[in-house]
Amino acid sequence: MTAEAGTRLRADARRNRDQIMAAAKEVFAELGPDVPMEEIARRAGVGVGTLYRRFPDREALIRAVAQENFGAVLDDARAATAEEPTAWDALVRLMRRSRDLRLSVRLAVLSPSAWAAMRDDPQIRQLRDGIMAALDDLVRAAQAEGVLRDDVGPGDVAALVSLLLRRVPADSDATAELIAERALVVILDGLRADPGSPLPGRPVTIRDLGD
Amino acid sequence: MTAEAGTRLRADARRNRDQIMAAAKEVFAELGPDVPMEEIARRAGVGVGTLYRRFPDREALIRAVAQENFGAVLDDARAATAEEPTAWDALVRLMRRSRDLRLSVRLAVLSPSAWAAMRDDPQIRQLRDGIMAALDDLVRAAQAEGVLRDDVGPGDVAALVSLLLRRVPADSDATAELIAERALVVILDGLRADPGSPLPGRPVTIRDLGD
Amino acid sequence: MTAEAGTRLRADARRNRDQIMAAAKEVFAELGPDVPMEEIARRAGVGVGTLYRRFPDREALIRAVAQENFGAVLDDARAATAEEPTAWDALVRLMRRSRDLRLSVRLAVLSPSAWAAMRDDPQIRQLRDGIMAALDDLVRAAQAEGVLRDDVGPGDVAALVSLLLRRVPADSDATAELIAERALVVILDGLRADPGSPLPGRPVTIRDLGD
Amino acid sequence: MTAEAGTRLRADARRNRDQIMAAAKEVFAELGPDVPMEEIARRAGVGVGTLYRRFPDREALIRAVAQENFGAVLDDARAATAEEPTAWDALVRLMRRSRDLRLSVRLAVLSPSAWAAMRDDPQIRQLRDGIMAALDDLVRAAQAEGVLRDDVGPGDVAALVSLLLRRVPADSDATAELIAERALVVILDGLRADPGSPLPGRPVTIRDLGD
DNA sequence: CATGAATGAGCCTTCATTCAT
DNA sequence: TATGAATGAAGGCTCATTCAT
Repeated sequence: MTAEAGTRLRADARRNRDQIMAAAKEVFAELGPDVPMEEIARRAGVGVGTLYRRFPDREALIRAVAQENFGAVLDDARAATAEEPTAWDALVRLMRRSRDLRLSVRLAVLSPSAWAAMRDDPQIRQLRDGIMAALDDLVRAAQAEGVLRDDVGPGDVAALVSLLLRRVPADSDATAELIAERALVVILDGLRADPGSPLPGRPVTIRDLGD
Repeated sequence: MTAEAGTRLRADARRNRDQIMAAAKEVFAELGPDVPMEEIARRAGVGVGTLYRRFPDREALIRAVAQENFGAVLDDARAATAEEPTAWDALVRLMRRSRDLRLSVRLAVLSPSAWAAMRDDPQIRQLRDGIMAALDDLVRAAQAEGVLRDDVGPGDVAALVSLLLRRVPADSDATAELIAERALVVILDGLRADPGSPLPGRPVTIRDLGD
Repeated sequence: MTAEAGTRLRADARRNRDQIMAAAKEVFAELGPDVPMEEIARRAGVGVGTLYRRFPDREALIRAVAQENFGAVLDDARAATAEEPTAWDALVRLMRRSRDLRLSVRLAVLSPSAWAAMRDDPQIRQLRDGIMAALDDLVRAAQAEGVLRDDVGPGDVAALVSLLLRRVPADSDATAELIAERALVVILDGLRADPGSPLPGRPVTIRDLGD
Repeated sequence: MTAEAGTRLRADARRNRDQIMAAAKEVFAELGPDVPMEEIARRAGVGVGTLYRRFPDREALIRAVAQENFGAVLDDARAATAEEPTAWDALVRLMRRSRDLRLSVRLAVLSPSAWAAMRDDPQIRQLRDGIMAALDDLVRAAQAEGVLRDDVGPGDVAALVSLLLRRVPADSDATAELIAERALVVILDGLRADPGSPLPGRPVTIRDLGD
């Protein structure tokens, strides 16, 4: 468990909160981060008032969703590191399983204001830092294992992951899944290429990613 | 030359129109497709009324911008095919040079309504079809040349291109450029991998991309 | 009781709704159906938002007002039929008391769009049909009584009523009242004329009034 | 001839002006006095600029139309007085022939601002006064002839005329014509009624009509 | 002088947020 | 505490009027 509101809530309040979060994820993914708050409330089966009692404003809601997603990814990164036999395998699992992060990334891409909200949240920064650190370790280790090409840096990998998180155009969800998976494999082949084509510049670090 | 308003405009009207388009591209890229029309007008140095005289509503403006971008990409795709020595080279150039398409893709990704507007515009569909046809040819030819791996389809390549169009996180535009270029090279290595890892499913066709 | 929103409203919401309706009637009569919504809201002592919560757009408000008015007229037509000793008396009372309809007629006369809104509302059509049916009965009965001249049809009477609903030019409301009443009496004399001058064409039916 | 712009205009300017007036009458009658100026210009086959050169603003255009109409009515009133054998016949002709006035009346009814514009135009006041004077004479004379009932005043007649000018509801223009004509005959019978029912109050004078 | 482009004020409508019930 | 009503600021769009071509 990584990110959650600390204070105990009464059972029904808790349930409301969860319903709101679930509705928000759904709706943000579907309609973007500018959906009317009332729409979120409706899907959660509560009144707007209740929503606002739980989350003082739209930003707070977005932050909460992002926290949950980043937390899940971090948990997964750690689990992968611990459970997979090789760093390369863990890296692959991480890239494949970052599914949850998709929503947050989409939020960020979708609206500058959502992005700002996330960037300025210390909790999220911390989660992000944790993820990046884990990625950093995995990259080094995978290179030491001799599988991952030496000329890429953790920043390169992070960037590729972030690309993979984007929604791809497709005629159905199943096709989208297929396309994403195939793209991942191509990219993994590229990351394994040895000797690959010379990469321009220098390995990209986490710092280069900014924010 | 591929897409433009046919009717002659008075010199000043023409100039205004161009300024509006330029401002729109800028602003859409910067703030998303929901920016106040007034902001676009201001940057173009005209009144809202002028903007609305030229483009009856936001959708029309978005469509116009998308048309220009898709048109530029199609032109480039044809030029690449004609000018590059090999199909593979042309493909690489196309992937690298689709810069202009970025904006449109971003527009599309950014808002469902913008996407709908583009999808329903016959002119844009036609441009898209042209681009896809060119891509299709290049993929086949590059495979015939023995450089591009045989197990990818044009849809796979199109999907990878569309990923590359997304903005990558970076601490500066220069870094973003670097990251994007390095990611491209990694992906190209992946596309050249022979024998690469087995790709799941079947080659993705243009049709699979939907719309 | 003839036309009203069924759903229960909170006491304050109910009050607001009523105030809005009252303000709308006043303002429509005074300034026409194109008055700024804000003006209506102000007179009702509420914010525009409240107005729009209750009536999704101007048309809805116009329809609501029209429904109330037509409903009142229908109620009155039935009451007159039931309470007056003769059909002629009931007819006279109806012509005199259609006061409430005035506003709706004015709305309709004032703007094509308002008219369209009313014409397309099934509830209003039904009320109108009811009024017309009542009028039809009264005309026949009054002719059977031998008071109303035989060569007029219900459509003729309806048309005369509709003329009487218009605002007459006058230097004060009291004078307007006087003028309208005197005009009514003159018209009633004309309707009683026996033998009157030959009327051109044929008796006008309700159907001839169209819509 | 009674009302017209005095200054000589160049032939083409004259033609433009006439086209604009014709278009305005048409459009005002059809769409009301709030039609976009551009619509009027289009129907007149000129640019807005030309329209505004001829009529400084909407009000001026409305006034011009009203002047023409009132002028025509006054001409007709005088002609009727001169040509018809009896005052009663002249009165009937006037009531029937006021067709042209319809538009102006409709304008006035349609919008408070249009009404104000007309009321404040000295030329229009003068025309109106002329018409009223003629009506006054005819009423007196017709009463002297013993045809028109004695208890009505010229104001009563004017009011009845003004009612007849309104558009009646009908399913076609032909029916509207029929209905209007029949209503006129009924009213004329009412005006001839002798002894009619007692009219309330006192005869209405021209002064009572206000403005 | 005619034209139609440009301007900007004004009204419509939506929705984030607050607050009475 | 949950609800949903009320508010008002903000953005879309239209059109009267002005002005450059």
